[in-house]
Amino acid sequence: MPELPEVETVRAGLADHVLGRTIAGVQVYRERAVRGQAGGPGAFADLLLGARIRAAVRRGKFCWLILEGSDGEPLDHALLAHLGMSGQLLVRSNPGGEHKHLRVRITMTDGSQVWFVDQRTFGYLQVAELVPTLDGLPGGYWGASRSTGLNEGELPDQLVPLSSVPFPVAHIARDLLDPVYAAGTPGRAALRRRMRASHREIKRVLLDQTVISGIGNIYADEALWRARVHYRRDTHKMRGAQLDAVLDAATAVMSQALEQGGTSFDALYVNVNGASGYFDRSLAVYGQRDRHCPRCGAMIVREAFMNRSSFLCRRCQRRPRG
DNA sequence: CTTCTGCCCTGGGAGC
DNA sequence: TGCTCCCAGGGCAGAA
Repeated sequence: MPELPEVETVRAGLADHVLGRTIAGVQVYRERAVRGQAGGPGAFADLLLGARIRAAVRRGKFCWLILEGSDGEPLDHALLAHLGMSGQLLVRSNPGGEHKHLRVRITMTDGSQVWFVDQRTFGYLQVAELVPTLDGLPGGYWGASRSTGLNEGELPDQLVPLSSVPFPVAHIARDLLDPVYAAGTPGRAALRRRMRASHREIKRVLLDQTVISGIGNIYADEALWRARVHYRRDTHKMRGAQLDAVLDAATAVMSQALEQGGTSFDALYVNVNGASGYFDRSLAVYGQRDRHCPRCGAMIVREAFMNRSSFLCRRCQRRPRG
């Protein structure tokens, strides 16, 4: 279940393995895996053929590859990926090869391949037009890359598309690992104000990708448990320090997951090279129904909320009245 | 207008 | 063995 740490792991893997490669072939095995594409899979392939991969960028759970033409000029579209629930991007250096759930195969001129593998096809690829962001801030996180020697925060002038994002990402907020939201910054204060601006339940707000991106069901539950906050707390009634505690907890749990290569439950999620992450062993509440709370020993319970599961410790996380 | 519910996509596992 | 039911999570249409 790829959330921010898993997608960042994929982005970093792509940055290390495919930058500078030129796309020579595109095979779409499942039409549904290319979504929102005017002209369908045919147009998808046409837009990619001959393009060179310039950078791997991420905002929240969206990841995209900046492309340039054979003349070295940046293209005004990018290859966008959303992994959904079970999507993987696998880099394969040997030609051929098969996978039961291989949906799209992209072959480079040197023979290396990027596979989009997705059992449930909730994820998708799309060649999307680059547009300015709604928040007016530069595109996304492009991070460090061993391949290019680019360091985090260095924005090469020629990568103009980094100041824009693919169209489907335009309404997505920056994510919690973004420096603009670091504790103690004006950006963090603005985020708190935004979260408190309406009467909404805290978990609903954490999952709202237009407020803060990158958090999914797993890390929302883990962050709320760490901060001892019930998922139904009304953000408008929460003190700033409590909101900060939740945001700090979410930052911490996702940072730890990122260090370990992302959460994984089974073969559904593996990183860009096919190696599973193992953060699931560190989960305190998510998926831990009927196990003991690591902090107080009470039983972890599962409750239905927003048509999905919420795992919590009812002793540590007291339900609000009313 | 804001907020929230219901439903969709797919495949696999549990239970009968 | 084969059938049905349920579940996963993000996004969106349409309701409240």
